[in-house]
Amino acid sequence: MPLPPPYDPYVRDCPSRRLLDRIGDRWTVLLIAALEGGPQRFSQLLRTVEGISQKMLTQTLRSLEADGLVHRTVHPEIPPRVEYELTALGRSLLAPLGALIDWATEHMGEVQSSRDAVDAR
Amino acid sequence: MPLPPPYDPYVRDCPSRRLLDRIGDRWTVLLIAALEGGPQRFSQLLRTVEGISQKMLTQTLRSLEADGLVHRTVHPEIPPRVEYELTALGRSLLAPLGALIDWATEHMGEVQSSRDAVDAR
DNA sequence: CGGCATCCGTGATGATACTG
DNA sequence: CAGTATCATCACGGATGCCG
Repeated sequence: MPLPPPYDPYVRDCPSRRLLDRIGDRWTVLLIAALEGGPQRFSQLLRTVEGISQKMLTQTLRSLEADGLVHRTVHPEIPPRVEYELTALGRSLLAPLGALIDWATEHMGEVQSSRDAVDAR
Repeated sequence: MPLPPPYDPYVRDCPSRRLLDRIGDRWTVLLIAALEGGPQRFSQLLRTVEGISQKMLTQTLRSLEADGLVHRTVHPEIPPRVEYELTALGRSLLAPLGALIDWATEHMGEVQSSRDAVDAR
């Protein structure tokens, strides 16, 4: 008697569900994109990622670090310097994320039009 | 004097940011995945998408409808029958979403391991 | 410079009950 | 069957102040 496949995409606890729990917040994806070009310092990221607060930057970076997507390097200098860069795992996420970004760039206009038409009523 | 490109991925209001605002919630992606196979009735979706409440199902479907990603068909019968299916636009989102789901299926184990190692401390 | 601690408002989500 | 309405909760994220 066949059991349902363990990771049907629409089931609560599948990997894709968990991934979206992680990257679905306000800043994670923006941060990954900002790190695409190479290592960045904390203060650089604070300026680059428009609108993020210090608190959320710290929190999001810690979370990405815990997930193994970002590596944190502390340079024991004065003043302190801390650099963040994507790990190999983090970089491997850039491709599928890019596919999504491309879709958004191409189609969000249609989505917006549809939404505007509804709002007009 | 060159202005910054209007849609740098890490900027607050780029299309990809807005897309993630939409699909980043708890249910949207699961619902799109559940609709991949074809039209589904409300009560079917309620059973298929494990753990979703009636309220969130309604709300998420309405939102997807407003975005032009899902079409809603009411069959004037008794008892009432309502079917939901992906629009062409909605189906076009399946590919990039699939890429993300594939990444998750392949790599969420590593992410989980990394996270477990951190939690252990 | 690169954080952490605290307080707090708001929106997203869930549970429950009712309806055409 | 396919919703709507109401209430309760809780995590997300912003603001502010302090520290090594």
